[in-house]
Amino acid sequence: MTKKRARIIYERLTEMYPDARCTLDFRDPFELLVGGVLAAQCTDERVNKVLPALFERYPDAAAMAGAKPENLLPLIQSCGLFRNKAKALQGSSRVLTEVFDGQVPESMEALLSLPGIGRKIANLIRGDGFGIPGVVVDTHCARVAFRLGLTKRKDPPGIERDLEALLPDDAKIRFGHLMVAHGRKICKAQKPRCQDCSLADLCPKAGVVLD
DNA sequence: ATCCCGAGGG
DNA sequence: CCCTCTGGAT
Repeated sequence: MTKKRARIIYERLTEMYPDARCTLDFRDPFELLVGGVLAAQCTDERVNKVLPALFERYPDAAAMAGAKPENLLPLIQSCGLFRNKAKALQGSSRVLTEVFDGQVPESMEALLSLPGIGRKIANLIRGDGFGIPGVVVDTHCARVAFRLGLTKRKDPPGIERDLEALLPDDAKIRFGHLMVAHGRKICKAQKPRCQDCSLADLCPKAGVVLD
């Protein structure tokens, strides 16, 4: 019964956002790793603007691991949190070269062993980089799922399990992107636009501002 | 002024 | 669990 609800939500979101996709312009696993790191607290549009020059200079993990901060920082500065991000890029690249032969691994455990890579970016790499079915749970996805009553949890791993239990494999990757698109445009954290939401009739939180 | 597609650390 | 890190968009 709840699966049917999830199915309806998936279909309506697809109508609302017919071309929802990963909004990063790159799909190679290492490029997604870099893009995912840079995307924290920053729009993908800005990340997309920065990535070409970054990859031209540091095309792979070996090059990124050896980058001098004085050269790397200016390239990513406009994305904010740049010291943390430089550390994450170099730390993960170093482990990639030293432990994984320069290749981005597919397993969740291996990805989470990379410094600066957490569950959100790991799932992004697995889904859009390797095509492994899974739901990327970021802050948008978590908020929208909670409001819709698709989960009663607040912790991302729990939300991830709840959502994946509700969806067929071929819907999981796209569902994450749909939730993000919806969270950005309509189901916003502060002022959700429930009047403009075609899910309002089946949303327990419609018209309610609080979480 | 205030918020934002995360992760690590206290 | 709460804090911090940062520039850019609104």
